[in-house]
Parts: sequence; C-alpha cells; structure tokens
Amino acid sequence: MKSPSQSRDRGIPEATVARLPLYLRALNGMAERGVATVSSEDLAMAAGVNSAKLRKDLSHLGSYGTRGVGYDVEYLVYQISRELGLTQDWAVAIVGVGNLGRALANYGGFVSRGFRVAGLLDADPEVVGDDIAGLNVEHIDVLEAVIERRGVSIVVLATPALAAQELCDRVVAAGVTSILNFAPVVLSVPDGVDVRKVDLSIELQILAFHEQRKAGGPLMAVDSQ
Amino acid sequence: MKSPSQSRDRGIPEATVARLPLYLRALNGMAERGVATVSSEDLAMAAGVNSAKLRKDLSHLGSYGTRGVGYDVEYLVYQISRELGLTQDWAVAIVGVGNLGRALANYGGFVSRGFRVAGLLDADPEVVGDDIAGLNVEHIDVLEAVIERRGVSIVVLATPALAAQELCDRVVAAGVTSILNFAPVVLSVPDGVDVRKVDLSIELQILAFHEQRKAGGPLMAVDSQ
DNA sequence: CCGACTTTGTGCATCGCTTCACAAAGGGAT
DNA sequence: ATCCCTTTGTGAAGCGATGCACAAAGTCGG
Repeated sequence: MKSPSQSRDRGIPEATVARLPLYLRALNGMAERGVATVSSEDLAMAAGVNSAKLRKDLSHLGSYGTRGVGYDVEYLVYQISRELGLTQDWAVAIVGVGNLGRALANYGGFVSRGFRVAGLLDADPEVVGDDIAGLNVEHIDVLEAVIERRGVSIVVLATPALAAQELCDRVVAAGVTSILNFAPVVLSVPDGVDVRKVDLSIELQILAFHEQRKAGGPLMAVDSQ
Repeated sequence: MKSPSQSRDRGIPEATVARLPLYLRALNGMAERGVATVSSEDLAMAAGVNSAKLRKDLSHLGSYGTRGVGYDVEYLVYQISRELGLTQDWAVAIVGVGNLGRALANYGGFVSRGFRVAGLLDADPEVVGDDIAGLNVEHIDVLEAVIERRGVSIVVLATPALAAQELCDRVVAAGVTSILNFAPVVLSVPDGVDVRKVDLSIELQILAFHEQRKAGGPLMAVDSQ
C-alpha cells in the first residue's frame, strides 16, 4: 500500500498540522526568553498537550531532537515555520469589512507571522473608501482584479451569511484555493479548495451544552456555588 | 460521582455535540421556508455531512424520526435546542472591548439563540463608559460583581495575550466554568472548567500549510539531509 | 388489507489519532 | 573508554469516530 522507501513522509496527519502552530507559538516565546534547548516534556507542558503526542508530531517532520538533551529551540522554530509555509509571504484579502472584518484587519496576529493583508473589500458604499489599519477599503467589484494583481492566495470571508456563497464562488473562480470563512453558512466548493470555518455561535452552543450538563442537566438541581 | 442516567444515554460523543449546532442552523432555515419534514439525506446535504453520520448523531438524542418519512422539522429543532441547552437564557460577559470584543458585542448570532450579552468589561479608561450595542462598558474592577449579580455563566475572553491568564483566573474564581478564549495563549484552568479556543492566527497557518503543499506539491524538491 | 416503496436506526468493519512503555541514542562524569 | 543518566523516537495497544450496508419500521396507493 504505502511505499516505505521514502524516508520523509509528506503525509503529515491533519491533527498534527493543527497543533504545529501551537508548538511554534510556545517556541517563539521561549526563544524570546533566551531558552536555547527544550525537552519534549517542557514544550508539551507549554503547549498544553501530552509529551508523547508532541514527540510523535515532531517525528513526522523529521528527527530534529537530540536524545538526552531535547530540541534546539531556534532550529525547531525554523523547521516548523518552513513546514507550515511561514517562511514565505502570504497575501490575504479580507472580504466584508463589518465589525468583524475591521477587527481582523487590525488584528496583529496576522501580520506577525508571514501574513500580509493585501486588500479590504466591501459592497457598502458607506464603507468603501475608509482607511482601516492603513489600508483603503475597495469596492467588491474589483475583487477579481485585487486577487490577481496582488497575488492573493488566501481569502478571509467576513460577510453576512447571505452573501457568502456568491462571494466564495467568485474568489474560487479567481483562482483562490484557501478560504477562511466566518459567515455562518456551509460553503460548497469544488475539490481542491480548502475551507476552514470559524463559527462563534457554534462555539457558544457547545459551551452551553457542557454548562447545562454541569449544572445538573434536566434531572438535578443546582445546589451550591 | 456519576449520576445514574435512567433511559437516555447522557454520554453524547463530543464530535456529535460539535455538529448539533450545524444541524440546528440548517433546520431553522428550513423551518423559515415552511418545510415540514426532512429526510436525513436532505438535512445531511444542507449541513455538509454524510447522511449515515447525521442519523447516528440524531440517534444519540433519541428516536425522533419516522421511517419512510423523515424528521419533523419543528420537533427536531426543539429537541436539539433542548439538548444543547438553548431553551434557557445564558448570560454572557465579554471581557476585553478592543476591536474583536466590539465585533463580538455587535454580532447578531449571539443574541439570536439564547445568548444574551450581560456585560462588557475593559481595563482601558478610554473605553470604559462607551456605549456598544446598547450596553455600557464597565471597568474590569467590577468583573466579579457583574458575574455574580447578573448570573453570568459564560465568559468570552477577547483580551491581549498577556492579560488573559490573570483574567481567566479571576472569572474562574468568581464561579464561571465555561470560557470562550480568543487570546492566543494556552489557558490553564482547574478541572471542571471548560475552555474553548478560537485562534485566527492558527487557522491561517493551517491554510498556509495546505496552500503550500498545493502550490509546491509533488514537484517541489525537499532537502534530503 | 396488502404489497411495494421509502427512510430510519444500527451492527460491524475500518480508520486515524492517542497514549503507553521501552529500546535506542546521545551526553557527561570518572 | 566505560558506565550511568536523560530524553528521544516509535511499536503496539487502545479508543473513538466514520461510513457502509441492511434489516426493521413505517407510509401510501390500490
């Protein structure tokens, strides 16, 4: 089935990919504090995961640790960054400049790690022309031109639910294959296009479920606080 | 310690819980359009999941379908809402009224489904006193009082990374056991406290990973060492 | 009332992720 | 150089989620 000939397996598990940014953040903090090497135990603690899981995750990238010592912080930062594609510059366009889009444009975490906001687009004439985080908001009509001319490869959708699918279709048609969707809808996209969803309302509902259960569910009564 | 549940198995899989809000949203849309019953196939399509998975998910709540017909939309909406705890009113406090906190306060999805923003808190004197979405921003000093007096059971943390852990400790000490964290840090909390994390930067990094693979893909040479 | 048709609910095989436990690998002291 | 100590990398078991495939259960037309 799988050819074991290739030493480097490019098929990194999805669950591992989702944790790499976590490790990277912890490592950056350590690097800033001047830590030179770190054991899997310590790094796992900082990232809030099990140490065996951490070691297995890192083993998918290669053998970057030293037995009896640990991992070199700087080197590991570089390796994870490279694996995640953060050594290159990513142009991001934010579509929909409402409250959320505005917050995203101002969010420092974007710029800090290889992501650059290359365009802000909205349909509302009231908003078009505004300057936000040093960028001019452009009309949604020029969406395709912005994507093509500025090499946008990742689009953040922060529009109302009703507009999301149509705009999604347009950015996909313009060649974008990575979308971060904040609109509360299930987007349908062709194969080969990645959509990640962030849904505030769903997160709250999951919390409410657990909270209800903790409070005793339908059967028990809350008795102390 | 475990309450002996009588008939219904209270142990609904976490993966199922995470999908219930998705089904609920699709069902609400159908109810608005006047659809009376829906098959697992159609509902699954609307929610973007496999129909067998949907049926198995719903079977964890009980046997609410009719073979040969499907599910009654209104009834299923009620059952899922009840299971998620949305039939009661949840008071939410938003801690940190920066760009993101402001966007959250204005986000309609909160109020719409059983969640009520009961407090906005910030440490910045510049922001305290502002009116946002009809609410007055209060100083972080009164955090504990707000939580206790207004029965806040869910707290949304939208603060800078550095302040998050300390504020988390305070809301936990005040009795809150459900936290939605937007700050890019791993919060440490005692057992029994639920923390869900939303991290925009991590989502982007995961997209970048896949985008890089698509772009470079099979042709890109890797260092062999 | 019956038989054809539709759709649910679920047993089962499978898959991927997690966790444990330990041999292998390296560093440092003597 | 050799022994001891630390820590990595990984085989293997365990666990939960997924999806197929089908019997059970219900509807509807005749």
